[in-house]
Amino acid sequence: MNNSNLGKNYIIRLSEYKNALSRFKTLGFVKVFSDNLADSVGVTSVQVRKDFSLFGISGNRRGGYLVEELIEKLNDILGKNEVQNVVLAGAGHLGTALTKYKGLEKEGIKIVACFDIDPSKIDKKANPPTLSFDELFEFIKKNAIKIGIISVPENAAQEVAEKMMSAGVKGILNFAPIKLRGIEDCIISYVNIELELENLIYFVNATQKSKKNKGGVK
Amino acid sequence: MNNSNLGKNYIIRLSEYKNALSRFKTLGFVKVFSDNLADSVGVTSVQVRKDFSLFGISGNRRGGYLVEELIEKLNDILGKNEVQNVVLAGAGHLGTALTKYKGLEKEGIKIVACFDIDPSKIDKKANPPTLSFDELFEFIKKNAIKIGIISVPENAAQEVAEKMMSAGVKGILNFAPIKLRGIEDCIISYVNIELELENLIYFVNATQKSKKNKGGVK
DNA sequence: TAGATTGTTAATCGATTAACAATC
DNA sequence: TAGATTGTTAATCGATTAACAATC
Repeated sequence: MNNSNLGKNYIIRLSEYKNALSRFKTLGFVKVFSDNLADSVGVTSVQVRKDFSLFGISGNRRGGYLVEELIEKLNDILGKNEVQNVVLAGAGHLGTALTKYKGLEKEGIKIVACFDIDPSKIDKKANPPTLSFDELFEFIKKNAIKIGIISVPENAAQEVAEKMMSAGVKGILNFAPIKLRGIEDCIISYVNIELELENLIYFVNATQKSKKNKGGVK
Repeated sequence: MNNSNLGKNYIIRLSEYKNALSRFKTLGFVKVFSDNLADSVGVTSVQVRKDFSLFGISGNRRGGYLVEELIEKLNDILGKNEVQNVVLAGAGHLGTALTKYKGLEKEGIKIVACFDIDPSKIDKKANPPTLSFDELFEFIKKNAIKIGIISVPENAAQEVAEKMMSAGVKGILNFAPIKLRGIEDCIISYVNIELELENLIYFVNATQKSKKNKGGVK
């Protein structure tokens, strides 16, 4: 099953704790308890402490954690001290939305270039520039890019992924609704909005039905 | 912890099987084996059969499954026989990308209206129309909408969610990078692109480092 | 029949949670 | 000290996988 979709959610949770801590800091908090973080992120306080202990983060018994210090440690673990340069393939609606999205840059993730097959979309002066697919391989090599985002149509995704990997990309976030065949040392993650919606719709319908059967609605 | 993010991934997998089957059908397949589906989706064949057995789907020992029949059954389970109408709050870059995205309509999911606070974005004649936030509540009630997508900025997300829920929405897909406080009978799912990227970046860096330490690169 | 595939029961694995000891 | 919180070990839970029986 390769190394696609790692079931290790603690990193995602660490990021969430970090985001919550930023908000706490804005509110003037100096220290927090695991309970505060738990409430904010929607997990239990044991989960929080367990996650921390995994990385040797410790607080003060009875005194919780110092916000500043904790943010520092989390940033360190998450590699937030250096900007991560990524490339994006596919300057369609979604791809464009991603390049315009401020949230990534705020997190130290920078889309340094887009690539598209459509000549009318190419714009070398833009920020980030949109370049031709032909330049993808060279660009990745030259700039030692390790992360690629794929937001091209389903039928082009595999080819793009292969080009990225052959140029040295080690992690791909794929928005195309298809499983990619990867190579040994490249991690492939998926975001599939349709699937999420279908899943949500299923469970909403399921609970609605079970409620009706129980006579919840007349 | 309410009922947010249900850990029941079998529905997502059923959708993936269904998508794979459509491709198989296009290729002229009449029957498939659990192994074919497994390869296509990236799971094991046992997983496929286990998932099917969960819903009483059975094939022919030695003969696999009939593609047509299987698609039929999956569509039935997934509620694909009727169009699902959803509303979308936040006509920013991401929201707009979603309304323009063909993949949803193909799956029987229809965004029937967008809502935005910015008057300059309002366009009642568009398809889907973009309406004022003031009309959100009424629209949901009148059209008995059960599903809402939130792609507004972080600080507006909670308020929008509450308005949706009070109007009768039972499922929310939230793109804002913040945990929403929901009510008992509403399911809240999350798509957080930053988090996915941060997670990916972490594991890429982690494996790169461990490789270096093992002398994988000189 | 022999071989391949399905379907299910039992075992395993990993992640979460409960219980509790440590200590500020 | 008493009370609250952290940190960890053990128990639980759920999901995946292995093993194998059923059967086409």
